[in-house]
Amino acid sequence: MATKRNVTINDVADAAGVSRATVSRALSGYGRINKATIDHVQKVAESLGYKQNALAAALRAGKTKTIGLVVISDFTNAFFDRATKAIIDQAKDFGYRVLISHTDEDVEVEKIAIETMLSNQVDGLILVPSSTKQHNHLTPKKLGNKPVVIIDRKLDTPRYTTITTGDEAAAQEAVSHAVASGHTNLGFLIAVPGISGFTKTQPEIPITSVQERADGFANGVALAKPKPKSVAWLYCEDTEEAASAAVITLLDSPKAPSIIFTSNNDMLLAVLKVAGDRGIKIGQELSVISFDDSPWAAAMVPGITVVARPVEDLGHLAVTELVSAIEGKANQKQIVLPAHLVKRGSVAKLN
Amino acid sequence: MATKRNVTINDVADAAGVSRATVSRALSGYGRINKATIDHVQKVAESLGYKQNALAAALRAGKTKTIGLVVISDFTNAFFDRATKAIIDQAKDFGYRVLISHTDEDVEVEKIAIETMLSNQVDGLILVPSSTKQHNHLTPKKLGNKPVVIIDRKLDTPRYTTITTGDEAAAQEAVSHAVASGHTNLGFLIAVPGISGFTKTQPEIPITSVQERADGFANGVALAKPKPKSVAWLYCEDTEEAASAAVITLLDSPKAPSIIFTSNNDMLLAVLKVAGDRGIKIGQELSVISFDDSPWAAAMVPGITVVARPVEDLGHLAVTELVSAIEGKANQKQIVLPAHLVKRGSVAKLN
DNA sequence: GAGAATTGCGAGAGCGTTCTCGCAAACCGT
DNA sequence: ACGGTTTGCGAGAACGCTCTCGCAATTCTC
Repeated sequence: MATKRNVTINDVADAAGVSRATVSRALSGYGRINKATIDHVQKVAESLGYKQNALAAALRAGKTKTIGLVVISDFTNAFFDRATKAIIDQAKDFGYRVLISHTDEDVEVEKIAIETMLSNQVDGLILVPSSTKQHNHLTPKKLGNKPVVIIDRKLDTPRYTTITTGDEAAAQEAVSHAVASGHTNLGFLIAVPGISGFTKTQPEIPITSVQERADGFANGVALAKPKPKSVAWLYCEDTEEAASAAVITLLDSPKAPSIIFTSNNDMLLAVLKVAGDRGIKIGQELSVISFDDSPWAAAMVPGITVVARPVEDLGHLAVTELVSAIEGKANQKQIVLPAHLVKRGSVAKLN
Repeated sequence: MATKRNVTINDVADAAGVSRATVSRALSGYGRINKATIDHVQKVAESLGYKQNALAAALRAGKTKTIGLVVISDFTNAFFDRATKAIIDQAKDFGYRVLISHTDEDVEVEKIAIETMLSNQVDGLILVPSSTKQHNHLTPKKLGNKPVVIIDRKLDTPRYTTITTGDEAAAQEAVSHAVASGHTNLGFLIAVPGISGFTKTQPEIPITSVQERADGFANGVALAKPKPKSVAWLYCEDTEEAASAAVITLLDSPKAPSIIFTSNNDMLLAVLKVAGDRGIKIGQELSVISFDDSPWAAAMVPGITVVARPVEDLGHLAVTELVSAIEGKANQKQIVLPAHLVKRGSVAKLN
């Protein structure tokens, strides 16, 4: 193996005939130092193949130039893949690295993830809290008094800068669109973490974004004219099996909906799959509107009508706010970015 | 801001009335130490809210328990999202963290990403090299003599443990399946990084996995009986515009293919989109087979026939090999995991 | 019960940096 | 030419931790 010791700043100092301090100044470029010395040291460092030890630097300086990102879901999710990418890219522009952890919607995992981040001395945190209610582990003290930005959902006690999307309005718009297209039998399939199977009565929803979508749907129904003939609500565990079962229940009910609104793409996929199995044509015999756009939703035939959220903007903004909180002082704020409906062929025109 | 100093090991030592060394022993559990002392120290540490500074610990110990993952594409990609997740999860099982960087297939970015990783003292690296030929920056020396595992594609000089999937055989199988289904006019749409637009003659392919897919397709054609009436090859820049243009060219050629094989899902989406625009029915008027499975490909109607690669296995194996290289010594090896064809409705039966 | 082995813990060095401080040399103005 | 300012650099402490070493106290052995 013979892993030779790494080249340190001392080696460079010796080789260049200057002190450690001078090497540090030359390479990090901060104090008073002669231009010629900088060039010389850089040349020597280069030739020795010196690479700064970021750990030591961060330990001494008390800054890691790193932000921690704790999301609930992995990159398999059509929202978090884009958000993560946007955050990483934006952070890079500010000279920051990103430490990523996903919690699978588990508060305990989240707790550990955050502790690991803090142990690694991140300068700030971007969080998607797994529960909006249960967050004793999210006190400023437990977060090391570090700057924090919450995205995608709100805590019930707003303590940190929070950036969300206007899901309620968009959900309402989705219902309006369906009603305007002549749909009168509506079905709603809402994924709710923490429940098992599915239920017709609204359970406690631990996530504001989902709650907002449900509220928006409800608003849309309330304002609809003509009044819908039937409205079916199903609250469902976020698994393939539960979702399929829920869709089947929905389709087999006496008043089967002509359109199903799904609160996320997992639910949408279940609808597509069951419809496919039964030979039900989407956009003709059954309509569907989902949340979060993706290349697949756009490329399908028919294209899926979705609520598109400004995911990249949200990611960029989160980093911008966090970095300014880390570096200068930014005021705490609550930001809501508008989401909008992208109309495609998955909603049949019945009138 | 008043960010109070963090609680350090010294604070715990003082509060517990023992030495720093004892606290370290108690919490990290390594030397000779009394059980009662451990309990006492743990209690004190807990009550002070002490959290180890991972930076300092890693600096001193010379190990970070971190592996660096440098992939070409972000999580928007149906392969890398799953691979990344598998790697993170498996690493966690081994007690390792993962530092992630994506290079957008740019060698310079890759170089910087690796340097950052090394600067952060990762214990080992998992790489998806952006170019199979051009890798002067991937010498053992430049990689800090750290253990390295290459995944998804091979370097032309195999220096490191490499894990790939058997794309060539699977591509061949895909062609066989199409031919057996009665297809005689075949179209191939191969995404090649680094070219612009698209071309009919095979350009240099800087990535072995793509080359293998092309080779496998060619093998399939060579072995096909009856002999295909027409075979069209198109090598295409990996962008939406180029892909759409390529698909249009393919469909408008005198001998339009009845089936298009795409080397990745970006190309597939272009096929779907153009077909959708023209009202061409997939699985009936036009067939398609792509690489890499995804929930979307499975849920579409018809389902897309794909070459499914064992992405999770690949990720898990990569971590396992890397960790054993880091900890004990594992021999360098070349591993090929089998890929297989998942037959769905996107291939019309013409006979 | 005397020597040997074991156990528990503290002292202190060191990991590779950054950064304050102070001092000498160079530069300035009159 | 001489006091004052500026410039360039080195000495050395510090960041928070781990880990070797050595010593005292305890336990073992016959």
